[in-house]
Amino acid sequence: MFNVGLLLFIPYRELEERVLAAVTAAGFHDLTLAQARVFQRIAAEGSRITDLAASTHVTKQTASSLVRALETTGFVERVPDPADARATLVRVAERGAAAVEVAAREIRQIEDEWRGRIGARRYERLKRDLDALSRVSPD
Amino acid sequence: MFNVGLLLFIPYRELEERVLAAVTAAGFHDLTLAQARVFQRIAAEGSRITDLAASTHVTKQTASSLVRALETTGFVERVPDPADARATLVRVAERGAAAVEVAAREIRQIEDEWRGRIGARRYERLKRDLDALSRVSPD
DNA sequence: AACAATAGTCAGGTACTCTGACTGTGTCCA
DNA sequence: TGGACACAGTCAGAGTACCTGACTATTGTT
Repeated sequence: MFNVGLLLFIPYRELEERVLAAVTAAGFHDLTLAQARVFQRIAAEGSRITDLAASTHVTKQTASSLVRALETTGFVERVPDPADARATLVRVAERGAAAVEVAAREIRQIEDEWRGRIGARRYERLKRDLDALSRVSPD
Repeated sequence: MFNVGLLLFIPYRELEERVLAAVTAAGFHDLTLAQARVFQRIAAEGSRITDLAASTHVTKQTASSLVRALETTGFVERVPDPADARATLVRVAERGAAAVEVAAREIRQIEDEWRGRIGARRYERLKRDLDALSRVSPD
């Protein structure tokens, strides 16, 4: 059996690649993996650049430039944060929401496969345990 | 609870970063994350560039350049593959083995923490289930 | 009002990764 | 057995991702 790192990485990478492939196949050709990683962390109310940077483990500068790219291609929009004039809120735009739907559908598909592989009960337990391991750093 | 992708990614990323930090702290300052990802896939008997490329999801060219960097810094060595004159076997060199030890120690530490978090029995079950999910693509 | 902290951007540089083109070696079969 | 094709790996060139350092504007704190 592989080491834990690989055990986590292999299914993660498979999911990530399949989701991006599905999104691309649906006509969203201008979304890169790095952009998608930032994109998926945008909260429903909108997120600040700084928070996106922290949760994706990149610098503010990198997050900022990825968000700019996402804005140019219409996946997100920026609005000034009403609570803080220094900050900008990044929100999912219309085109982004359409891409989210495609991604969600593919994820459901993959989860169904995974449930089939190890059984629904064990799959839910797996997610619960992973959640417990994730809780250290509040991403 | 996060989506499955993030549930896999968050602990994975934590482990990866902590291990690299430990290795760096042990004096191996010239190892990058991308290099480490290739490095950890080298089999005991040695691995071919092409196989390393496939298992890390990068092109042969990328794998080749990462291996060259690892060779320059003394982590790996290349030997001609006795079975195929076209191929080179990449093997862990002395310095690489020392880094592996540091990494393994840190991984044990992290696994102990994780066992403490969800219990040893559930942790082993988690790894078994992840292994089952990884088995699709024989990495 | 002065000072430190925070949100974000600009600039410059390195690392990573890709596509395309190429050399040399192995394999297969007509 | 000789030629076509497949495969291992490298070279060259280009784009993306990501970083450090320096800066502006705003906020909070004393």
